[in-house]
Amino acid sequence: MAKKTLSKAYEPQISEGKWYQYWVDHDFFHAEDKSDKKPFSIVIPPPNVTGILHMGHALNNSLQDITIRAKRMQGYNTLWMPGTDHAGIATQNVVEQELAKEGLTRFDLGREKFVERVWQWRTKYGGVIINQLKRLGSSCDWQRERFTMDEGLSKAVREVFVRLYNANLIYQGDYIVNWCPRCHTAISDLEVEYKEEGGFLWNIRYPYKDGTGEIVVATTRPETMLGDTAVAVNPADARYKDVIGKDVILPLVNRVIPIIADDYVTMEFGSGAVKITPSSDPADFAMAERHNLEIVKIMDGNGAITAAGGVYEGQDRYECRKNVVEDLKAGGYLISVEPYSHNVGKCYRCKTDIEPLVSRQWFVKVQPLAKAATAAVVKGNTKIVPPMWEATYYEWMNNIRDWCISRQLWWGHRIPVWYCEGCGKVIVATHDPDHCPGCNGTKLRQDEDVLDTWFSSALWPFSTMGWPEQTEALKTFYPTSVLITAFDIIFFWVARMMMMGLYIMDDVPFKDVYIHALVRDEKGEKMSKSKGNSIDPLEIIDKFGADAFRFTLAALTAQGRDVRISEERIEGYKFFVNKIWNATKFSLMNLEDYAGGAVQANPSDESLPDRWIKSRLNKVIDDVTKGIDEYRYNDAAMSLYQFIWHELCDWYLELSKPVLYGKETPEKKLAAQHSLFVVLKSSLQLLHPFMPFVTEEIWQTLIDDGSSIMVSAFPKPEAQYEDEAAERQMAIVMEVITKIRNIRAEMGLPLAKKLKVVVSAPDEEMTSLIIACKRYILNLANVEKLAFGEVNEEAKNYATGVVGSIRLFVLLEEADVVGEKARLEKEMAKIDKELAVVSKKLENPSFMEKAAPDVIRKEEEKYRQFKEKYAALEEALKRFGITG
RNA sequence: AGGCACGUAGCUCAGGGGGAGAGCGCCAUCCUGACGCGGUGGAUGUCCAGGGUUCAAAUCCCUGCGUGCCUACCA
Repeated sequence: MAKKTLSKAYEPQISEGKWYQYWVDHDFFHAEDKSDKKPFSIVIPPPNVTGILHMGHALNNSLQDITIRAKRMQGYNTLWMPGTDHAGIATQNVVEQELAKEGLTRFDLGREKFVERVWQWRTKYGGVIINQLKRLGSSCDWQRERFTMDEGLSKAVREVFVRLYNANLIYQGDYIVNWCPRCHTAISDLEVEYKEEGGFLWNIRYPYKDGTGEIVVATTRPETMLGDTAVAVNPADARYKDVIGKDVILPLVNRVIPIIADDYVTMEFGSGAVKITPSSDPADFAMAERHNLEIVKIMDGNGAITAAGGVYEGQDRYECRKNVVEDLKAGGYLISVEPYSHNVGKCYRCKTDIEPLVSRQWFVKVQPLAKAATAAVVKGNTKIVPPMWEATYYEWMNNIRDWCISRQLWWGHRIPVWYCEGCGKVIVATHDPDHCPGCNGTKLRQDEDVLDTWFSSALWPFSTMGWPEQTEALKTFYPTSVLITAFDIIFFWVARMMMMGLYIMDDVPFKDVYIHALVRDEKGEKMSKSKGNSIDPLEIIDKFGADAFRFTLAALTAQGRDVRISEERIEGYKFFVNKIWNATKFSLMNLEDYAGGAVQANPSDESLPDRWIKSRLNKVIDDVTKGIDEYRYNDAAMSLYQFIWHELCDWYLELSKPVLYGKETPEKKLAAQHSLFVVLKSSLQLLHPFMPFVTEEIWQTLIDDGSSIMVSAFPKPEAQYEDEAAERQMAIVMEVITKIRNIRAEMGLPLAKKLKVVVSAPDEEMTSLIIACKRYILNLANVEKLAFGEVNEEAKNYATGVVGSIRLFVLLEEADVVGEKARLEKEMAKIDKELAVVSKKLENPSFMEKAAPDVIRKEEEKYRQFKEKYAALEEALKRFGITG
């Protein structure tokens, strides 16, 4: 190799942009629709166009990129499909706020102009999060980037709507829905967040019409009484047996309403009687359906009282509450008020109190779809990892309610339904009709509503690939290999993609679903801007580099757990990046005269460390490959960390220094260089999915043949590297070295002092191993003389160490009887404890009878070794005139 | 109210029926020709509590306590 060097330290700011551009320029991210390679595909959970990258995105996309980069290197035709969703409410809100600054509302612009304005906003700001994903290193196929409002995806939306409608799986009707009075739209059940709030429980008397008394009801929302159309009691409630069917007079309104019986009513709560407001409460609405009750709509889209509310008309719901309470009090109807804590639904977008409201909306009938989606997971066509989330998925699928898909917004996919003004016919079509197929009239009016954003997101796995066209991409990449996402959108997205994929494509959208953790701060709290505890991923990248950041996320992601992240932790992995950098720098210095893989070293020139490190490499390749395949990213990351830092750097490089410095034969040096090169190169490749930038930077210097690490072949375990004997022998040598270092430290011998050591090995095999590895012991334990034999029984100036059946005697400057005695006794006490545990087992007849034979053998071997070690230490102690 | 998860070294967490692990921190030590963003050595644990299953439990089961999350129409 020619003389090559790396700069003093790795500089992420310089490398990251450079190599990302290089990859893009070389089209490495691009997947071919047709290829001989096996396909591997992932669709990105599309972030909102309004979004900016947060920790959750960073984790999610790091894991996807690790998987996709590994698979790409493993020779798959890999597609990572990127894009964003149009985020109906959020985006509309953003643009409305922008307009507000100009003193305008969307109504001033009108629908068409407003939508145009949103598109302008999207063009200008919609790419922000995409660019942030690039900063992370995401290797998405950007040529295929999609947006849920794209022409193609919009076509898919219409097509699906029409199909579902024709299959009677979409219907329109007047039902109670969650209404956000601020966003002015219906939202789905999932988009309501419940928060416990302190409120009051008002107890109100409703007099019987016949004047014979009264019934008491309790409510947390007194204003809704304006819309009451019944009072309900439990049919089994003896207290009210006789009043069922009686009428009461609704106070303030003076409407006559019946007392009905329904199982829904809890006898134990309050008075056991409950007021029924079908227009303002989902449960009451359901009861109204059961009992054919009148529905009096008392609230409008602004949360204000309608004309049906009589004198309260026009009042805001909370203003009205105050007035109603006062009037009830004045009329003598209010019995009591007690503080009461209850759940209040909030709009997940703007946190405004949700108002359950009866209105005309579109719904998807989900039961039939959910059935298939459940079955697919039961059958294992889609595997959820970790399996614990299956329960959550089933639970929701089994209790699913129809999905309200219409939104009273302007930004989104307009519902493909037209009404003929002539004959009133409802036309549902994929293409805008120009005349009514019923009466031929041309006065058609399209439905004003748009679809829930999640409706288009649910189609993402196939709409992004060109459906409804039967594209090559679909044939190659659907179903996708895996969906990687966080648990908080299992219901919103995963479940709905399953339903739509199965219905439309007749196949699951993904073979695996990997559910990862949520990122929290050091204290375990969910990060949020309002709490001020959020860490900006871009700041982290600027500060520590994308590689350190990605590696941290991977290393902390244990399956199913939360990830608590702190800068301290990231810094630790930045040090790891630095370690890799310096190990390479060292390697380059010692590979100057090495011809790469061109010259094969003679196996007989390989040292024990050479054989050992390659055998270890094999294990790490296996760990990393399996770790990524099984979504145990943390195991893969930790295995690499341990191997590179503690085995490669701490041991192998140290052991190889003399050979590399030319202190042995050129043949042996070549063998060491070869091992070093192979292990370093493979390590970089294994690291690449986790740390794409630094590994490319190093590759370009180390390999320097115009190739890129990101499309190099991912390492596979090599049979010829497998060497159990080398691993076993190295373990002994390493332990001998560690033991001598340990004695040095414990006996307070200065590090600079070269030691004299006598080794007593029990047999030929051990003796020759120690002889063969003598130079390693001399170097790494700083020993100047290593002799074989025994020490004199009276010699009190030796410290004794035992490694397996090998005994080590370290010559002390002068007899340190006290220090050595203490040291030996401490170690013996430790062994004694172990020995007690083992012998207790071996003396237990039940154990000997019932335990597995290999366990018994193992325990016996343990016993033998402890005993041997103990005896050796005891003997050493005897030299000091004391017996253990 | 139900469901799920978690409780392991000072901190953050892996592991998971047969010898308690990592990173950080801590203590001591070393400026050895890649790295002080480094090297070497060390200390520390009733593996939440109680019961059960088992030859063997930190690990499996039950109960309790604590923590977090999800779901839910008791007004």
